[in-house]
Amino acid sequence: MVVRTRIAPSPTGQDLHVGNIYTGLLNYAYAKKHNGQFIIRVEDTDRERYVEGSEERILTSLKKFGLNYDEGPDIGGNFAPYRQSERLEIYTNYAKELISKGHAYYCFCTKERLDELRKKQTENGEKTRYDRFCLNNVEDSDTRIKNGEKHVVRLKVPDDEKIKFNDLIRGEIVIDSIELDDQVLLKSDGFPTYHLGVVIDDHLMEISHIIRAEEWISSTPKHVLLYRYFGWEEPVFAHLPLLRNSDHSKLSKRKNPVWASWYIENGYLPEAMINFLALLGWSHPEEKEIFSLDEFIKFFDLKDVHPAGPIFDLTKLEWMNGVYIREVLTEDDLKERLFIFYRNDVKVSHYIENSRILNLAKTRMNTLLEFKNLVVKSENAATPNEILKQDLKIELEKISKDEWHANKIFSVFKNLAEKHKIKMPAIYEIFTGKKQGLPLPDFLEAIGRDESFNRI
RNA sequence: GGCCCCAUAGUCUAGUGGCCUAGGACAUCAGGUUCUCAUCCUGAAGACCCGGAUUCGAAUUCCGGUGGGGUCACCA
Repeated sequence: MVVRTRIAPSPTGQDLHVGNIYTGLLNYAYAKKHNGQFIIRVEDTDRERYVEGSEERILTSLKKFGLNYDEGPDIGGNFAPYRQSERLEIYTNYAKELISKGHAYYCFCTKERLDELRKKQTENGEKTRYDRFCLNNVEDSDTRIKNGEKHVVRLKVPDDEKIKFNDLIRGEIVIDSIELDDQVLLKSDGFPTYHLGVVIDDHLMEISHIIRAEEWISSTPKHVLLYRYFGWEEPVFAHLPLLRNSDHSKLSKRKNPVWASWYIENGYLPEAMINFLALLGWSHPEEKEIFSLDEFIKFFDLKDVHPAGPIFDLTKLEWMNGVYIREVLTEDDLKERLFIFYRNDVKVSHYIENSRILNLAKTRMNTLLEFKNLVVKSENAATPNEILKQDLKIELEKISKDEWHANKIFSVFKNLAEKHKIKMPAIYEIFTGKKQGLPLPDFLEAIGRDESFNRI
């Protein structure tokens, strides 16, 4: 069997969501492991929440994180179009097929009636669900539609049937159809709901494995029903654990940075992020913590995914990002990343070229963002001790340009510290505006005599 | 609340009946290296949700609780 996986983001947020990176990563890895294809389909069926530019940012971020897709809205593919808003006719036709088979029906109920119904059911302590008014009472639907009356198409869910499906991660899941409402499939604006769109497109695009988040488990029976009514073969389902906030609730932007761009802007490396995410719900057979995407693909299997929802905790990501900066990336790589990161910051760029500084800095930064703080003098420095400062100048001036070496500089500092009965950090502050940072004599040697004096 | 999913340290996890006096990593703490801060090295502390059952033996199987999460839209 050809393995084809997909993620189906909605352009309703400002960027790619970390949850999508996570799901995307596992979909990508699974497809690649089996020499299959990984596809992006944009599910832009909610025009109320549609965010302009979102799709473009999502696609860009996906590439930044190395999740290169084989088919998608911007690159096309054999199953185009990959944007649901461009496939409306397909959904309408299939909805009609369902109606003619008696598995779906038109509904003309207004939002007001539905709200009223729901309110009443809640008051009576009943399950809130559609009462099938239109199924039972409407006979002239064709003429009403011809007259331009607003309508939706609803799925006719069996009254009482245990619907089963197998989940690769969780085993068999059984849900009784009485738990299911007569789901709207086609909205009154002609757009499909998620449930209709996803089933039709996954089938038409020959998706073999549906790997998505756990939150979809309870609606999977609806999808199973649709596959059955269309007479299509079911794909393999695998529901991934949901990433959580530290209070264990579903990961949200209120409690965590969730946008891909945030991580890039804060100096996290995509490969570190990928490595970190890979370790959520899965572990390397040799208990390795640091490994590449290729290695992940080699060892990954959906069956090994731990079903419990992990807390998305930046602490470990920060450490891991530091490991990538100081151990995984080559010096040239790191330089390049820093140049890109600081491309608009002239104050920083010349420090990046200085290999000595770079090597001093990389042991004390976990993110690219921290580099600047290490090399650029802090603006809000405390007012230095003037006497010490003058003394420092006098002593340093005795060192010629040719002799400007760390050991010379250090001995000046040492003598000065003894004379003034102070500790190193006090001298530190004069040059950097901070009490701690890069080893000062080495740093001063690296930036040179002239700049060292400029900093005093 | 109904239904569904889940349950090893603060966090990510290993563990599929005896190798577990439960292993690794992050974080924490202590010590060492050191011109600050780090890096690095060494060490410490810290967990099988509870109760039954099965078994010679259970973190591991079963049942019941409890706890957490998800879902119940013309949102995905």
